[in-house]
Amino acid sequence: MSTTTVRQMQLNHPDRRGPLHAPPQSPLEILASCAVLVECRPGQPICRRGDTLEHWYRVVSGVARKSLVLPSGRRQIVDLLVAGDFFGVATSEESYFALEAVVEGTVVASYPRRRVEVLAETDPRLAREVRDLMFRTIARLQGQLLILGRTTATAKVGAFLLSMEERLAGEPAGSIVLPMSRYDIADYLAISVETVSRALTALKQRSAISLVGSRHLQILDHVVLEQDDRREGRAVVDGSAAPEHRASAR
Amino acid sequence: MSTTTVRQMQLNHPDRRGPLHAPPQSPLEILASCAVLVECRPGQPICRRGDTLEHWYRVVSGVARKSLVLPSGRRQIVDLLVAGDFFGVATSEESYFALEAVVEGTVVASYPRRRVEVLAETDPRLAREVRDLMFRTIARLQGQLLILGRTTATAKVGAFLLSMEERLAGEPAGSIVLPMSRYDIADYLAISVETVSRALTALKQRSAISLVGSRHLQILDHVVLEQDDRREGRAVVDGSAAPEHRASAR
DNA sequence: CGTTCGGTTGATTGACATCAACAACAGTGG
DNA sequence: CCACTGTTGTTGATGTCAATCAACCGAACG
Repeated sequence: MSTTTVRQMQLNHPDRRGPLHAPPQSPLEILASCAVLVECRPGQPICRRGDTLEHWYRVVSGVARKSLVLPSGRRQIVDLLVAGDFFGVATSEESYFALEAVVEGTVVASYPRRRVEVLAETDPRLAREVRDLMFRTIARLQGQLLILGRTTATAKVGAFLLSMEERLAGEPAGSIVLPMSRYDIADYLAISVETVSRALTALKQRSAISLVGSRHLQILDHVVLEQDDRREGRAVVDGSAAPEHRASAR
Repeated sequence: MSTTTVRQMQLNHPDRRGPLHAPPQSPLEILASCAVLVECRPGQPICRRGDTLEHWYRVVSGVARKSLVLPSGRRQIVDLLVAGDFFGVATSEESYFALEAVVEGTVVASYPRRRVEVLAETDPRLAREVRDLMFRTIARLQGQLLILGRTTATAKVGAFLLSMEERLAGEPAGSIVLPMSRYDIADYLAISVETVSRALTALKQRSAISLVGSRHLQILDHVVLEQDDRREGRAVVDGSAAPEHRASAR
């Protein structure tokens, strides 16, 4: 089943490189020479196991997921990657992750890890670009930690929608077309599919969102979406010196 | 409130001044010249807000926590850092994190971000070391995501104990001395303190651990600790071709 | 000796997972 | 054309688990 198309070619697309201040040469274009582009259909693996140790990846277009099936049979999605996102595993003996495309026509560029490091040694701009990609990855994972840390399922879904609005950067503000299924959202937020559905209808009834299609929705109230609990009272009005070491205030 | 001691000093011997000779030294020692060591008492902030943008940090000894107080009043610990761990925020407008010491005598080294990047441009080994630190940070955050993704609270605590056993690397195998309070664990796992306590007693009654002191425990059964659910049957025995796109099997 | 903090346990309420059923839709083949 | 099948998404009923409020204990401390 050769549903994955491998095109070894330059990264330089017939893109627009005019209107917006086109960088004289993106540091990533330096890597174009050793990039291998892979295009996948939904659900298709992007790379074979073990390849993650020797390659670094960058999503060019589409959406990909980095998931893991636990011994219990549950699938846990650790990372959702949109265009521009970076992923790779360095030290890992780690549990093996599955890397799969989520939407049709997802294109991922893979770079041999050794060659990137060699090139980074000669070009500081590339080295800096790599650091930047990794920093954004760290920020993304931290954001996901904050979402998973929310108490109620509705709060998780709300925060997830806000992060998707930000990351997908859809043209019309407040309008999102979710590229993934409810199952993907469920495994990404570590809740059940049914709960995802219920949370969405709950948010709809609170006029926080409106559902155009099952995957096309509009954000009406950002404040409601980002609150952790529905009765989220005032912030810390108490100005008295807290015990400083106390914590876990709820 | 001068409970934090700032010692601006060299990390290595004063005579070691040359940047490039003496290859057999750790790449991190190159940074010693611009390192500032800070020693903090438990609960004390390691850096002022805004400093995180301009500095990179590395825990030299002790334990630190990177936390955030949500509008709801809940505290969420995003990262727990032990000796050798790296942290820093690059792009962030992000919500402000509080960086505090957890145990007595926690020492943190801070490096000016700009200077590190300049040095990394001239020394590939340092650049590689920085990349390595960031990769380990990514792996750590991913591991935490997997822990937060567990279903039951007992599974979270069990997985947390295993990760702590690995990271603390205590001499006697299976013996852990937790450096943080139940409150810290609760905010790290996004569950309540009472539930943490109950999970520990539950694990004790299942003979998965034994409590020597309230913070000193011994791991008896790794298998029980790493399972997601207590009745975690067999793995996927069904070898038939799964619908390939289906997910969220529970 | 009272106070505070860390830790544990109990009772109750609320939230989510689970099982189940159903609707909408696409593809497939008679 | 219409059953047949599989996928996706939604809603309902029920049991289970965890948050919450509360009380209690021991240790450290002034």
